[in-house]
Amino acid sequence: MKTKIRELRKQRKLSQEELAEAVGTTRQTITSIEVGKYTASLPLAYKIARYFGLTIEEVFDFSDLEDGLWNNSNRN
Amino acid sequence: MKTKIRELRKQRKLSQEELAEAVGTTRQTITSIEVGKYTASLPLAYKIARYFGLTIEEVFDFSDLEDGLWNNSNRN
DNA sequence: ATTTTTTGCAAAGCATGCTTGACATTTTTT
DNA sequence: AAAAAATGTCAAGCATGCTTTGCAAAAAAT
Repeated sequence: MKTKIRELRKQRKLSQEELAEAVGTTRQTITSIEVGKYTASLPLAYKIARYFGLTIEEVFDFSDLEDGLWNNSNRN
Repeated sequence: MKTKIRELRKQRKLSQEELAEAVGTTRQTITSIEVGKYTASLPLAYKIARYFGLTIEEVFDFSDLEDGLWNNSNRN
């Protein structure tokens, strides 16, 4: 999952540590998410987005999962 | 975590099973999320929201985690 | 150039999300 | 009323998210 976290963080000149504290998590968690090691949970994604004054969709890039969802083969 | 999933699902007269298939998960997962047994992952939350043509923030209610985030004590 | 801060990474362990299968109860259909 | 479909739940097990400690390398500050 791609994110704009690093970009937003640098714009505001925050360290990973500062962001982590602000959203109630650890530095390693922020690193892992920025680096794509794993995907944030919904609550954490929300806190991060909200911290930057943005929506989840504005911070996280979901283009990797938009497949096969909209081919209409599952509609009634 | 509260959600509007059941509400949206019933509006469109879908069963849990149908929604589950549409978003690539199982009936039990939908039940558990609707009933509040646990919180959806970010990817699943996205797929569900997108299925209904809404944003994550429109489907999931985060009012339970907006605490202590905006008291300015963590700003530079 | 040396020191300090920031970042990447790894392993162990715990917490949470999800699947599968199965059964009981409720709701809808006939 | 009887049959069928939909929902809630439980347990076991696997997958993923997160924390903690600790170390190494890169970047920023002095």
